[in-house]
Amino acid sequence: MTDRLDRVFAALADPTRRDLVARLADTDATVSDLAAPYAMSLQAVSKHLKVLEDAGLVTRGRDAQRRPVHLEAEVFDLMTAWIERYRRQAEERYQRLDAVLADLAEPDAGRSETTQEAV
Amino acid sequence: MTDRLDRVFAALADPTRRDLVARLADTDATVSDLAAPYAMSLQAVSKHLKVLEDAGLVTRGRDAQRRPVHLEAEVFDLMTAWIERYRRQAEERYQRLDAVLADLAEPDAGRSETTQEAV
DNA sequence: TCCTTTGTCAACCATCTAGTTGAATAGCCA
DNA sequence: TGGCTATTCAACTAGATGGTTGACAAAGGA
Repeated sequence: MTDRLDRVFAALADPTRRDLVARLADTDATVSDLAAPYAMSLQAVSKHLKVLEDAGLVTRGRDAQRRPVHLEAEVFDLMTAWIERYRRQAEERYQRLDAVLADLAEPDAGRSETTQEAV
Repeated sequence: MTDRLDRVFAALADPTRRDLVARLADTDATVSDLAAPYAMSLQAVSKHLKVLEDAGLVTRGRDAQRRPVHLEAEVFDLMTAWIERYRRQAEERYQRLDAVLADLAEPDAGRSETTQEAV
């Protein structure tokens, strides 16, 4: 049942993988190119790329023995949509709370209909 | 060295924790309130809340024996900033690529200075 | 004072994760 | 053909994670 968002968030929870994504935002690259800067084996980087691929953040082409890695930036939208939804909801709540507090400040100044609980 | 973004992304990689955040966007709640809908122990939910707290996504108050949990929506900005930065960078790259391709379509129509590699 | 409610802490367990090394595969180059 | 390059696969390990149960702590209500 491990859903798409699970994998996307989990993929980006690792600093090496975030760095890979950051570098791939600039340009496509091969596995060995990507692995070069890190103090870890090529195989470890290959695994990280697999995680990114399973999350749909990255696709791989084929150029002879090389497997150029390409960032699929649209997947970011999935996360942004999730985050923004709840951020907006939380913000609306604060606005509602502000309204209630303003209401309390000037008592029965206009017979407000707000019967929502304050928090 | 496990940095702030690590914890925020990791916290949201779990569906139970995303659900907790979703519910807290609407209203503050106690641990037992939050735990009620899930087929798991109160202790497990308490642990999930600790993960959210360590990531800074949530704070806890004190009301007698109760520990009301409150969503700190600003932390979302951290993630959104990261995501948007690389999404934008990737989009700019595509635009650059589009320009290069357009350039190729109408050859030497203006002695373009672009010496950047295509991808 | 004792009991109940609310929550955390501790120990334990199974599974996942991030890394390792070594061997295998796949495609160029001579 | 043989060898070099690029990459993946397989087996292993240490440590993190997500869950369990049982015991404890803190505060309110009888």
